[in-house]
Amino acid sequence: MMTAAAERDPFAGAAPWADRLLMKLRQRDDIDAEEEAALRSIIEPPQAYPARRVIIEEGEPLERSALLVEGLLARFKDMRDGQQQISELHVAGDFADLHSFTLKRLDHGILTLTPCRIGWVGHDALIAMFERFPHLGRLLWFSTNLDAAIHRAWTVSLGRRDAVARLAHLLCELQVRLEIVGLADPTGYPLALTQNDLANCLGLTSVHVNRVLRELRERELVTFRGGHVTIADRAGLCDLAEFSADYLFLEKRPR
Amino acid sequence: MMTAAAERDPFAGAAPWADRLLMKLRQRDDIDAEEEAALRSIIEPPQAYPARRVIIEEGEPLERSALLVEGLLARFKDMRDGQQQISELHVAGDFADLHSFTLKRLDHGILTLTPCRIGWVGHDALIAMFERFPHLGRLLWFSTNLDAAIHRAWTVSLGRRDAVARLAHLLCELQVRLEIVGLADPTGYPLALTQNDLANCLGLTSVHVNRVLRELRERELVTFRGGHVTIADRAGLCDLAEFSADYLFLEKRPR
DNA sequence: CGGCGAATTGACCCGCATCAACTATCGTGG
DNA sequence: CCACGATAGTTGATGCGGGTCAATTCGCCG
Repeated sequence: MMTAAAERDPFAGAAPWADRLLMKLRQRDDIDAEEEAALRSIIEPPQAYPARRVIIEEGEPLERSALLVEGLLARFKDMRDGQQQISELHVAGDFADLHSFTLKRLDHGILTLTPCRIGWVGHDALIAMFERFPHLGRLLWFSTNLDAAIHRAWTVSLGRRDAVARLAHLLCELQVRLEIVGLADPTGYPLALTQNDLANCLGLTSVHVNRVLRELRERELVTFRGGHVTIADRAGLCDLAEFSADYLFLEKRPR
Repeated sequence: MMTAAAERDPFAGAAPWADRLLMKLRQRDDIDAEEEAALRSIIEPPQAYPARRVIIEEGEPLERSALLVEGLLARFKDMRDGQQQISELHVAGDFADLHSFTLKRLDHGILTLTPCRIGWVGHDALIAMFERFPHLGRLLWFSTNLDAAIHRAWTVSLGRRDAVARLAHLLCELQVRLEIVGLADPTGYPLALTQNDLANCLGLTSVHVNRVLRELRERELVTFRGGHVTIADRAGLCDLAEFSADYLFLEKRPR
């Protein structure tokens, strides 16, 4: 198998583990062949991590960033009383902690929610790349600004949407973000989260998430079961959630 | 008056309207004289805006960013039913929409909460500056990542803190952010917001904000009255809010 | 078949919203 | 100088969305 061989030796081929990242970036701007090669070359071959493992502790000094190649990651914060809040979910093709490039440590932890594969990138390699390709620097800056836009969307959900709309909004967001990297089709997508994970994203309890999921199912909008989201009525779901994909900046523009 | 003259002619002096921005950045990294001059030179003399004016509409194409020189700004989103959610507050020295440099439009509006003075910076001038001073590029990237960290802190508040702790946390955050730019002392700070503005930050109603303010006053932690926050028991307030300034990245480091 | 985490459901409770009335403050014009 | 209107703040009564607690049930794996 070509891909397996390539994964063992980054110089043998095209570092296919960066495919989804490139798919995502090219949705927003053009990347020429030279830039692509530079970007692929600095991402180390992916390492595997089991589910439910903290891979970066809050505050730990960092000299590399994590490109999620496969699986689901969460940025999280644990509270004194044992509650947890997730501030963002990451899907394949996302840098989970690119912001550590400028921050040097994180204000939150990073946790695998499913088994994951992660390709690390050294901050020194990033600096060198940005020097040669400032445009890639701006594109990765864009990526962290996109994360911030997602944070803002979550803030709005948590502040002003009720539980049903909040959950609907999250499922809409994941639908779009997974479509971009080829992991969702219009009917739905795999999502190996527990109801408790969803609760930790939405500022709810798992008990209430369960009831809200039932309501969404009974209203024939979406079904989440057995690790799979099945969208029955996308328009209805978006409307209920007051969802617009504008905040995901899907248009292609020079950045 | 030297300052008044300098404000009329940016080439006459040191563009003092960038002072608080530099104060804030120098808290996190060194900036040499040449970099300082470059940064000051690209910020236009501030323009005045009245309170409660939308200065940037959601979605509008942008070719410049707003440095807040004086006053309070909010990033906001209006909901269908008339509710509003504020996703970040900005104080003097903050860039309110530096992220528009890479995003090209905003996913939210920007609104003055008090009379404001704003110094605009063209995106073309930023590009030119980054080319000569990549370090300043990283520092401003850092600034947008800091905004994202603030977003995450708000997400945690909205998701997992009750109204009392949530309001306490916001007042702690503002205390620190205003101290950095010389607008707060350990006993408190001016804050010309209405209770309704606070409610729109906290995902509450103004009625409940009123009750929570009373509780904080009666517990002798903090008083907010007549546009001024008076902190009676900072340690107690931080403890109640589970507040730690770590997410504001106050340490000085090469970035 | 047994064990264990996740999902499900019901009963009850509480924090915050809602609705409504009233007060305080302040700028404006007669 | 006061009457006023508008906006912000304050307080009480009541209701509801989502939390809490607890008991099953389901699904998967050994």
